[in-house]
Amino acid sequence: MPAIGEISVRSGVHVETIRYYERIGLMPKPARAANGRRCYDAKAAARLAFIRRARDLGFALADIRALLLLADNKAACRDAHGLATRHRDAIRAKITELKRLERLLSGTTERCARTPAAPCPIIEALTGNAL
Amino acid sequence: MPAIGEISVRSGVHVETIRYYERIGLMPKPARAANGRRCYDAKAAARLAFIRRARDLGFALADIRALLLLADNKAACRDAHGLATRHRDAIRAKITELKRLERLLSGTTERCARTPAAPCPIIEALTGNAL
DNA sequence: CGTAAAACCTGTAGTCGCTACAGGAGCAAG
DNA sequence: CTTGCTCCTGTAGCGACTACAGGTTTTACG
Repeated sequence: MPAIGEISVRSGVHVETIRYYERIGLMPKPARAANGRRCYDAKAAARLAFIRRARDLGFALADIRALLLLADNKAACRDAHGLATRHRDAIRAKITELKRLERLLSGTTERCARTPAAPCPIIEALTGNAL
Repeated sequence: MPAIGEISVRSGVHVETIRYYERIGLMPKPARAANGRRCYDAKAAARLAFIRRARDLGFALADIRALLLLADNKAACRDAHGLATRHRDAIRAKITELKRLERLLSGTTERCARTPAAPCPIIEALTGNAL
């Protein structure tokens, strides 16, 4: 039965994070060896891998909790689809917002590169003198 | 002398947030009226507006602290430029990462829409059966 | 066999940028 | 006079970890 360090390496989730997931009830309390150390079975390892993949996709832990419930449930595809779609839309919105920021920042830093002696255009922009 | 509510409305920064900025030393401690209420002068209002604009551009408070120091300092343009450029690059990296996520999520949700009866492709993808 | 490093344990506090509350005081308008 | 607004202080909560402190046990090496 693998210890916490082994499933940490296998899943790519830090040991402390696994313990954190247990504390908040996202991972079940594992069996313990005689010496008190955590022993994980295949089911727990699979659950952790699932969480890891969902985190990589940017799902919040609350969403992952819901997805894990759906995973045991047949015919929950509609719910999963809704969750994933909402998440995708949130990502799209964030991309749009960041692109806007990037444009603004690029404009300012570029002006700055062109006029190296004048009053700093970045500071000026933030001061509101010429936004 | 404007009270906290007024500069809150004028700057678009919540009252609690202004007090929070004061607590962490980002805003100076303002003068107080006889009744103990905060009174802000034009300089404080300008500083708050500066912070607000920098926050809108996604700068972290630590960066804003640095920018505010630079704002008083002539010939700090190079420093400001470096800070802004690093921030812009971080935003670009985040956009790239989010686009990758968006592609992955779009693929999965699309498969899900096409096969409404089969085992949910979203759950399958996260389970690792067919990533 | 001794010892030192590595892995494990629990529990708590810190990160960031707020936000929300508890519990109160003061002030203006109807 | 009472209602409702703004203001005050102080503290706790969010999300998702991360980093200790202070301990035990296991493993590896000489």
